[in-house]
Amino acid sequence: MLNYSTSEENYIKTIFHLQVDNDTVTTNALAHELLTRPASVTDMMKKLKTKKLVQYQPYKGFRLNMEGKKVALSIIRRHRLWEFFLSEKLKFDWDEIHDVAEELEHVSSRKLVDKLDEFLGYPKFDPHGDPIPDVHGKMENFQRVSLSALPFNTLAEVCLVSNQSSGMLEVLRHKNIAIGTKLEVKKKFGFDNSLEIKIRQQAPVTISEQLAKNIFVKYGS
Amino acid sequence: MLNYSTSEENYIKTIFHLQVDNDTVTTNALAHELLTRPASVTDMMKKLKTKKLVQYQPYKGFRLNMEGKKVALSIIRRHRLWEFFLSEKLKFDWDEIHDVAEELEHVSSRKLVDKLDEFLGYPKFDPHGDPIPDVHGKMENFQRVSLSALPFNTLAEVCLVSNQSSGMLEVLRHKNIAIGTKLEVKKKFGFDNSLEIKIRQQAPVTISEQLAKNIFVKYGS
DNA sequence: ATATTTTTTTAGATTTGTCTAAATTTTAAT
DNA sequence: ATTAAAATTTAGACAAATCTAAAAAAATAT
Repeated sequence: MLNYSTSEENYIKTIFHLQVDNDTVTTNALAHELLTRPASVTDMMKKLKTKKLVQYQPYKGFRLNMEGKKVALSIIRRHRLWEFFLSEKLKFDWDEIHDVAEELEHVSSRKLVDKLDEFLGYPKFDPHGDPIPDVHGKMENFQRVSLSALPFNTLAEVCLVSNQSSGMLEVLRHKNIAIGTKLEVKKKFGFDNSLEIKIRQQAPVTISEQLAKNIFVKYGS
Repeated sequence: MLNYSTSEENYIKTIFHLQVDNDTVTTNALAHELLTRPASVTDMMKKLKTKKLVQYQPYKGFRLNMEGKKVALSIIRRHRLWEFFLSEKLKFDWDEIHDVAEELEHVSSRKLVDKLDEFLGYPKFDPHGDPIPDVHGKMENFQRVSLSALPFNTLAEVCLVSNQSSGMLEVLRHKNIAIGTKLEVKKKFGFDNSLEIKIRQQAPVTISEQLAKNIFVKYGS
């Protein structure tokens, strides 16, 4: 895999994110996302086309080809590994990690990234719950977040409980929640951040913020 | 402190290194060091002068002013902290860390650097034995390396013994070496990498490679 | 002290990535 | 099916960082 400039990498990564389900990406959408001008996007698309990373016909939009996706995944891998590092090792707050990772992701040493991955213990999800691509670009195709970060009315499945104390297990049993339980969050009570959740064919139950933070669920395509 | 481009930072850092003892740095010397052309150096010096980081009179060479030195120290701080991280945490070999650190040093988030410093335990020397500037730009003014990395005929003082086993202490006592002992390395026997060392007013003694690697000395202005 | 060599600077060009304004193509509306 | 609006591309310009070749200044040698 060749090396690409920071600017090229930002375009590639952003096309990847916009191109969910292989939709064609438009010039305006990309310009808007990158806080730049449509004319600049056109210029860059010509370049990425000659570098054989995108399919592009003037006026017809563009999409990453196989090689482009491979490059995108390696950038996303770097970004999410650095996010994990910043959060887990350097104790950054969630809302501070993105911008720093945005810079670190462009340091392209392959060996650095793979050794960082090893050092971190080959994490599968970053602190936002997004899956981290492995060395080969493979990753889980769902999000994993704590129940307190799950969007409303989104069906999700319990996959992890981070606090294994007997008190925790007791309340889980009482609420009828176990690994594999499918549920969705219906409502949040701002007063104490407790959540009303709905398990299929059961009456809604309320869960404390503390409990919600320790239950991890997976969702998404 | 403002932000500077990668290129500007490389110039600033290199001037700092060339400018030992406040010597004036010449255009050719800097061009040679940065693998660039004298004309490019002149261009950049004009820029750094308008940014008030260097003193510069055409044809008269240049040197960093106070602000320039402050910036240089912060770049060197980042570089050496990353070198320490790469070596200590990611287990890179000594000869692989420089180039990667050269890239990482340009990620300029102040918070990142300070949290990294904390995570690493506020190390005072990088893996090459060079001192790491602290948050305020202060650092030790000597090198600290293992005896096996000490240049020949350089007076140095033992300041640390990394292996505290009784066997180690026994051989040290036998060779008359303790914290504070002043010595220099005279010769290296390539066959087994043993070293001949000279302690003042004593006959030379020979030290095994293994022992030398565990004795750390400080030297330099 | 003058000539020669070396160093440094200037002038003008190049590359990358960006921009604005105008032209072109596509899409939507009547 | 035209026309109007929106999206996209082209043309030409600019800033940063670099380069080569030529000019100017400083250092050195005779």
